[in-house]
Amino acid sequence: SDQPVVKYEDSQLYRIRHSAAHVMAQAVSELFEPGEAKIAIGPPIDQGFYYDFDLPRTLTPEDLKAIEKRMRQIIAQKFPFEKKVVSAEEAKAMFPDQPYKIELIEGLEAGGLDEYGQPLDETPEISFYTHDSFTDLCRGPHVEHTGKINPSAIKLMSVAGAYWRGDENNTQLQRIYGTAWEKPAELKAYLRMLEEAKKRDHRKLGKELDIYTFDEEVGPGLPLWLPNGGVIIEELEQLAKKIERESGYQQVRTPHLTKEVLFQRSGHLPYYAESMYPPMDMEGTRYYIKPMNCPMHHKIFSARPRSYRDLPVRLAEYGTCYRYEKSGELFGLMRVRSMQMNDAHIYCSEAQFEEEFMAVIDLYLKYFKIFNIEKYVMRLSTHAKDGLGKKYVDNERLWLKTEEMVRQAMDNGGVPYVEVPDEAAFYGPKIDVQVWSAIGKEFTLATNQVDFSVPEKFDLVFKNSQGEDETPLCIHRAPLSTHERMIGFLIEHYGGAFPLWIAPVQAVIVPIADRHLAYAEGVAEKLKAAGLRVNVDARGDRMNAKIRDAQKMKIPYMLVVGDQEAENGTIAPRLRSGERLDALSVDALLERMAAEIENYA
RNA sequence: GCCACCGUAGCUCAAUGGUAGAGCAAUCGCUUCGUAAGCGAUAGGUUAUGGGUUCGAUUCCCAUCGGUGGCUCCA
Repeated sequence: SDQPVVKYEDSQLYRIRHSAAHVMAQAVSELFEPGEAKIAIGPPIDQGFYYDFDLPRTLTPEDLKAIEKRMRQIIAQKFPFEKKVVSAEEAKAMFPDQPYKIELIEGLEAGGLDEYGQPLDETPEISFYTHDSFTDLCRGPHVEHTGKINPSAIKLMSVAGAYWRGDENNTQLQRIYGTAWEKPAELKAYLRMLEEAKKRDHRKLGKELDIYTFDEEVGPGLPLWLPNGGVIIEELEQLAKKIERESGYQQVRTPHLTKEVLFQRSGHLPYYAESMYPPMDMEGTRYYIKPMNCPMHHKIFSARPRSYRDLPVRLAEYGTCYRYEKSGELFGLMRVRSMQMNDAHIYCSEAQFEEEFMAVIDLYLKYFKIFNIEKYVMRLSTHAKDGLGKKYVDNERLWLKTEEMVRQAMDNGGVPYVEVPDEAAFYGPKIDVQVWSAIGKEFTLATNQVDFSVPEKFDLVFKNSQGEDETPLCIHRAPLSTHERMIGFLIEHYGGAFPLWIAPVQAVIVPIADRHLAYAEGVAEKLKAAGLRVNVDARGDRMNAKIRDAQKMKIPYMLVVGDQEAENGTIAPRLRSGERLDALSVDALLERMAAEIENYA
């Protein structure tokens, strides 16, 4: 643990992966006539590397096998990696058949754009790395020779489409993903980890645990919540509403439909129309299904005159929204088209901003403690100057001001965050909570957004203490995300083993033989009367089978009742950990379960 | 939306250019059992949908729908 921390970019693993990418590019190029394969970029990434190609035909899985085989041959020959620094002119002359390389060189020449088209601090030197017959424009670093790549610790994973420079208006290239490690055992461990992650995937567990389903005739991205999912939703809403009540929120309800004019006023239409279901025409008026609740809440704020004495006004709603996410963007419960948001809008004065904003951050932390969520990053998402007037409201002064307000609030509160430009909402900066799905995709779970723009468009005002009209700031917040994403996340977070308070079925009673059924039903009635979610497994199967099924459904308590229990008025609990407790009276069990629920354990 | 791959019973999977089979689940019997699968029987499929090639298609081709891995985009 006292080992010096080597930055990934400086590590041997990074060099290995970077070198493997070059070796792969050589192997791919050799599949085609000279100059036919256009090579783009091929960097190391978190778990491996990729390389992007523009090829005369699409690559097949068989190609991948052949490429991998050829890579091992190249590795075996221990070709040294040799670096050469050249001028831009020389560099361009080296790549007559490689338009992507020419574009990269011109970027470097013109004042420093890196391979992703992002500006560099200084004009970099232009260098090549050559091994065997393959030369690539490259900053390095590499291993000394190809033999330093362990041929048993590399694997090509998949072919995917990827746009040149990440822009969907550009050519789509073929990207080959590979993974590379120092030792074969590390590759094996990585592949095993991927398998384990798949078992935790909410799409698999959600089906196994009967939480939700999709139906082709309902439509993609439109989940149907099964009874078990219904329970989880109900528990989440009760928690949210209780905490919001304690935190000074008022619950409101708003329609799912609204006239077009509302979204014209809010300014959402130009920014958001692509993600909205198309309008419907009724008696000459266009209506939209709402993709967000904010404009409705603004209308509730302005439904009566407001005084500074009323502020902050906190309006909360589990609002149902529909967004037309493009088909390829859907992902289980994490990215859907129908969703219920743990939404609220806080209207406050500038003086109240910091306290209100940080109260939301405190809410995040409170929920994270309840759910025992530790792996997340808070991200301050700010604007980008070149997006002003396009992606972002065109008022740089207010962007800079509100971003600084958020920084100040977070710093004063001592809450760590990372700052990432060009991730803001169109109306202001925000603190997003970033989490990762089982298979490693990053998602925004919770969000806390400043809005310095839309209240004005809605003519929202309150009378300040001088009797003048003043426009409030608006904070948009969703600490519990949407039901869909939150539950998708929680399924994976708990691996399906939900804590007792939110577990869809909290206990299954396992009668050993039919003669214990009546006693089992009696116990169940008592537990149900105490508000617990309990089933009796009355099937004619042996208890072993009942235990197995309950175990697979990750039910917290399996309550075995046989002759002894029926005689003594007890139950014999087994936990899903496999632990067996001493026989308890029903009252003692109730006490134990109540305490566990109380503690959100 | 784009690129690639995939689609067989509720679930997990098998098989084949000559109209499909297993295990689990379900149903019905038998069994009444002490902590992860008792035994048997029955039922369940226009092989996602629609075209095409063929004497014949579930298998080959095309389109559509849906899913998966990425890209783009996002709570």
